[in-house]
Amino acid sequence: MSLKVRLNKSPKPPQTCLLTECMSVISGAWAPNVIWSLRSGPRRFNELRIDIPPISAKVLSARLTELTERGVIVRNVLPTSPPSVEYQLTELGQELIPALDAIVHVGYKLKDKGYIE
Amino acid sequence: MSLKVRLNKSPKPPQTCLLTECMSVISGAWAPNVIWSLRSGPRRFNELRIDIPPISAKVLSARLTELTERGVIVRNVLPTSPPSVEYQLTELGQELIPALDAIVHVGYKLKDKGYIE
DNA sequence: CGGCATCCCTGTGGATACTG
DNA sequence: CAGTATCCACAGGGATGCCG
Repeated sequence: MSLKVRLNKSPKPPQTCLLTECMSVISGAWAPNVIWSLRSGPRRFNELRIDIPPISAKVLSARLTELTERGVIVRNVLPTSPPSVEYQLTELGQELIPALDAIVHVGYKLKDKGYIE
Repeated sequence: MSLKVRLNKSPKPPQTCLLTECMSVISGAWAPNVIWSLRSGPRRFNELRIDIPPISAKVLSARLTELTERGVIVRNVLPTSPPSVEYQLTELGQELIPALDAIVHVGYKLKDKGYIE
């Protein structure tokens, strides 16, 4: 009997270059939208859920945690009676805005020429 | 007996906003790397495989097809004896470079501060 | 309100082999 | 050389439910 160990996953992660690493920050599902929503100021958890229509709480939570760990946003617990939490971009996070802007800029052109949507 | 149709997938795609749409262009695995590799000129299929270390032929092929359909790169078959194919960025594709640049720029800062890698 | 835990399904990508 | 075909593993997300 052959053991036939199928080792599909590459042992080493796919070449952790800077581009790939940083892309991972903004390419989790909805991550760009979260950043985008925060561009104009702090937002609360449920505000974000409404801003970004069909995002599930789980994923929003995951992204917020992740982005927080990456130093892109900060979590701010407000001492109100129904406890509320604010998120906002850090200085570092704000630097992502131009990047997203550039992407959206290209997005317009892609749309114009009918390549997307 | 309940049929219990588990309809996990959202009927409508996740809010096709421009940002999301355009992100999808560059967020397939390796897509940014492909674009990055092409930034300094046309490359051949196998050159790209070497440039982008552990990319599988399948995925490279998939990304190239996809990017071609999206109008970001063009395919160029050269009439050499061992047939070779060149890929290069379109004008539109070149506009993605600044976006990636911006991302890499932030990447450096993230790295500096130890948030990634 | 904010946000885990669970459960399950799909898409995406890797390995390998094969074709023109 | 430049791919395509098949097969499969797995991470990432959606739904739902529960908790402080």
